Amino acid sequence: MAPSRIDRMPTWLLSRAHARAQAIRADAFAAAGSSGYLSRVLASLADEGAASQAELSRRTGIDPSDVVAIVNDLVSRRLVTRERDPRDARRNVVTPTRAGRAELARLGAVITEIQERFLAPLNDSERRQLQRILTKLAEDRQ
Amino acid sequence: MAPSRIDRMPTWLLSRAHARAQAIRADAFAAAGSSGYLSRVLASLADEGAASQAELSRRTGIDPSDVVAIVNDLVSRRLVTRERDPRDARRNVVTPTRAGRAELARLGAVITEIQERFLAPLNDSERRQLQRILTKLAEDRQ
DNA sequence: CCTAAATCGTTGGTAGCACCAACGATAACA
DNA sequence: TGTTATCGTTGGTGCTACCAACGATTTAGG
Repeated sequence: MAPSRIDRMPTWLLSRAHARAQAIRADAFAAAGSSGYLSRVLASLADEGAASQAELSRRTGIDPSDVVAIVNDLVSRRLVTRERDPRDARRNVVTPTRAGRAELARLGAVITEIQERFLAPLNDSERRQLQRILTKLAEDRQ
Repeated sequence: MAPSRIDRMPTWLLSRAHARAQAIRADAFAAAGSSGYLSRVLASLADEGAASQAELSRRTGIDPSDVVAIVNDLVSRRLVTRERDPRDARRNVVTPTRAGRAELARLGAVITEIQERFLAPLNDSERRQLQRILTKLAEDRQ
């Protein structure tokens, strides 16, 4: 409707789309008592196994200093354990607990619902295109 | 490389893409002494004409309370004027100054460069697809 | 072996963006 | 006229993403 150049700037469009995704996520995760950060780290642990915090940072793209707070939170919820790595005293080994894996299973439905609500305006072909394109755009910062 | 479910979640991919866009934007705008918010409002004023703050909020999707701070900033830089609307004393009329329009022209190059850097990994066809899809995804919150 | 460089976790701080509740002033509507 | 709606504003929250600096520890180079 608005014939502004804003509507043609991909990064602004992306901002808006992200804001919408963010709102949907915040909503769904708040209802489930979690957050995007928490489930991202939890999913990484469940899918790729226990890891040091630095490696979690690399896997998820979350800043190491933020990982500290996230792991604190996960530990206090007893969803992961944090132990000093016997082979490298600099490292903490973060391991999902049984409760952590259960929580992620529970969150799975939430995550699926978030995707569904967010992608609702798109058909299957568009969804595939989006996935392919975003993968390129999300590539590691050079 | 990482075979995690994270890489298949569109909203997470979008997060990462947005973070990358954000970094590029922040970088470019910082060098130009501006910000995404400022240029969004400025562009709206230049493209669609003077407006009340409430209308600026609707045009740009920025919260009215944030528009206050943005207009404060723009006024202090003498890029816009803010005057009480003689026809409706509730409203402020925000009008770009000559300097404001010049500033936007200057920012135009910055904005173009931001898009180019962000879209670099995509070919023309993918860029068109992205634009079309994001437009659907960025639709007004229902 | 010993020193220099790198890595790890942590603290504490910043920033952008998005949003909310509440309020006084003003305008529109019934 | 009285009620409802709109507008600008203040002050606050939350999520995500960063950065600099530090002590502790490990690795790599000479």
